Amino acid sequence: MTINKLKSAGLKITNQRVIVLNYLFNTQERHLSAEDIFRDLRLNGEDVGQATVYRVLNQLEEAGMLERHYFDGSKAYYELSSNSHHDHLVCLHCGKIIEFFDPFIEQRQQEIAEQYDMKLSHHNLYMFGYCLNPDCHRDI
Amino acid sequence: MTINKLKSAGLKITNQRVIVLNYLFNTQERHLSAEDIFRDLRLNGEDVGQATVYRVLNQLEEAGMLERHYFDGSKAYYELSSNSHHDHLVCLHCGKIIEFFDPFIEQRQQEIAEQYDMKLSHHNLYMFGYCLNPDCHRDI
DNA sequence: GTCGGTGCAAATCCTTTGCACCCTC
DNA sequence: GAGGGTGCAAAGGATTTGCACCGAC
Repeated sequence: MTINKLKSAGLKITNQRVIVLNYLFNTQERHLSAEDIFRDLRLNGEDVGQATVYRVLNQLEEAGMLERHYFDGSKAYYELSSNSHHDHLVCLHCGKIIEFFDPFIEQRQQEIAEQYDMKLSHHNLYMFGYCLNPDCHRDI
Repeated sequence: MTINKLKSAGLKITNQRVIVLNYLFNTQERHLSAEDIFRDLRLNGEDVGQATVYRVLNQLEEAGMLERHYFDGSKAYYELSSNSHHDHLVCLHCGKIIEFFDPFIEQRQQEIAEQYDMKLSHHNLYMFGYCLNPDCHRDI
């Protein structure tokens, strides 16, 4: 439950934190920008400031509850951490995001890191293309 | 040669474009931010404006001569396109960037894209960790 | 000579921060 | 009651843009 998650992260239980976290747990969209979240919360009549949304997202990310992604570099997108790591396929036309996990790729990455004497911390694999939607599935 | 590259990209030959492109061809660093490039050019006494550096980098990227990377999301880094695709290993401590290519990972990506009916355009794989430098090679 | 290229400063976008006030513990 | 949390507006960093001038073709 939201409150326990906050507690175990060592964060004070404040209305705003509960509101943001509940929203993330209940929304359909898994990948949202700070702006998306702030806008939606306001539309829902929630009483949260923009700065607070940014602050809470940073705290949840530091606490490991959220992951931050820069698909295109312009702005950050957040998703609830799942217990299983995954990578992303992004449709360049409609923006749809598919999550996938491939054990072979994961293992190769580990081997490559070892080969270069690097101790791996994390990685981001973003694949961009056009999805099966007829509007999207075309030659670039 | 720089001028021919510009011509074949359909870009007018201007001093500023030649300066930026020459700089990129001659520098040791393969991954540079717009700020890095602007600063170095000015230090070299070159007569280029900041806006022009940004514009030229965008044009060279659109022309396929440069690749833009957002390793951490804060700002863009540019590298001259090589004829061979590669991915990146980044040291979180010293910032060193290792380029690598792994045919196995490339192929798996293709297979995964097909599995999700996506027509792949490009991808970015960024691996982050700590390099073999004693200062860097530690547990996080 | 034309039309795109440039420099400067202002504008924009996303995000962070300073500060006075508020609320959790 | 203390110390962190919040909202607002202002500041910040990276990048783009408007506009008058300049230069390549």
